Amino acid sequence: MKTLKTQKPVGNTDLLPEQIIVNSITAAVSEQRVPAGTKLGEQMLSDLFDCNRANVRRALSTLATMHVVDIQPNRGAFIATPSPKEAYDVFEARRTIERTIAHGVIDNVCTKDITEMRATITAEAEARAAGNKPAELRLSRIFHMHLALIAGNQVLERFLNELTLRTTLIIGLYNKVGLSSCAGDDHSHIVQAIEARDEARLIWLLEEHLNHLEASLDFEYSAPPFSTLAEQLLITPN
Amino acid sequence: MKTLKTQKPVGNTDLLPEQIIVNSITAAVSEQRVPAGTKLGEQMLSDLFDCNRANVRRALSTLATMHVVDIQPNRGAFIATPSPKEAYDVFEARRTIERTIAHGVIDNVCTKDITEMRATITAEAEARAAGNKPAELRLSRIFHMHLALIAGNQVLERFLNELTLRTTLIIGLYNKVGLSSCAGDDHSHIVQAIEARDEARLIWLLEEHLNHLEASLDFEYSAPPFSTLAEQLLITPN
DNA sequence: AGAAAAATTATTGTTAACTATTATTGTTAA
DNA sequence: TTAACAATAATAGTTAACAATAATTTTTCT
Repeated sequence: MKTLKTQKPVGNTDLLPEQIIVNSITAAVSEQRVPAGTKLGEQMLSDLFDCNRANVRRALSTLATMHVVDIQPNRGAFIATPSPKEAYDVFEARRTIERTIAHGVIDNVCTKDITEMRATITAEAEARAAGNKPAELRLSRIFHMHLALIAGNQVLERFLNELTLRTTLIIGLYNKVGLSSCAGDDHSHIVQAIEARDEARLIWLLEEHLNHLEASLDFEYSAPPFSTLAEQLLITPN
Repeated sequence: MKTLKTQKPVGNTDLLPEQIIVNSITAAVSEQRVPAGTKLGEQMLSDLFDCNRANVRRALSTLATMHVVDIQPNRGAFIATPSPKEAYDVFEARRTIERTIAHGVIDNVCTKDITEMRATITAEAEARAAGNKPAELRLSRIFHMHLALIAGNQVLERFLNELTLRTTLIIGLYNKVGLSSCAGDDHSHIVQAIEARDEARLIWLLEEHLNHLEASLDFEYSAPPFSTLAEQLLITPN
């Protein structure tokens, strides 16, 4: 007589606290709400996200293996501060990976993708017009990650995810000019090349895109100011 | 009167337990001493490495973000079992990355590197002749990682480190033929191309190398047997 | 007053006990 | 005998207290 089975949902769908923390910090980094070098105290994070320190530490450990945060023994975790050499390596890795992604995009792109990318570009332009830098940065990153999604290689997608985050940190550190995201209609040109199935041009556009970004860096320039961390993290428009 | 300062070494040089565990498991995976799907119990690991479970969990978390280990909530950690799709993605990513590494190798290689690579190849041949499969696998992986080291891009080096580990898992899963590492004198040809500074040929050789490996996979074939885990892990010839 | 030293505070690292979930074993009924 | 159920054991997940280290403040001495 199977009367009272507690009927509890077997698959726990809501995110684990660790994932929430990782997402919040990566979102904050990707929108430059939190600058390189920021201290990420464990107590502070466990208060902020209302969980115990074990979850916080797992999240920080995950971010550390992504090289987005830097854990110093007995000192704590800090948002990573990429060196010029690291910056160079990151850009070279991006050029490498986005080339293959471009190939995959040409193979797999469908009309729905193009529609969505255009929507992203429009939103990005609006954000730029409104002077909403975080939104602009977020949308720019979404655009690039969308390419990886279309290409369908989950390994390269994950690598690019890490690299775009680190790129944002690098730009925040070494780009004194406000130009933190990409030039105005670069993304439009990219979509045009995709629509024309012009792989060579797509590869060239992506490479130029990255070259321009890299050329705009100034390694003499030092890191910008701070504000309070709780603020930066809790503005979560994802 | 600064008489009795306890004179304790300031820089703790010996590895953290977490690092020891990660190294042991990656070494075991890279030598196919531990097959895909193996359960990695926390209690077992903390007994084996004589540390508390917190360190074990950090290590497993690190390995999970590398996709070498698969953590299933409330069930535990297991050596990853790459799917055919994952295998495809890993090989494509390797072709992508090793192409750029090849370029960097041509730029940066010095005579000492070539001497060392030849030594590795010799040792590899000896291991093969002696039927020492783990040593052969380890040396083959060292050869490929040496290329990344020469190229000097630490981002790509880290990516390749992960990808070679996953490649070993894939081969262990889907390659019924004993041929688990690379064909006999592939590595010799590679060194010859490097010595000749022939970048095009080097790229071609590396790509063929990976293509052959990938072509030898049989996704109908299922995973091989087991032995006791403690044994597999404690044979640490690094 | 300024600098060094000492004491205090805060933060990270470790440990162990406790809870919840899953796996296993044993039992019972068809 | 087998299949479902129940009881037990094992294991992962959580929590809080404690220890060790680093940062800060206060005190003391020149």
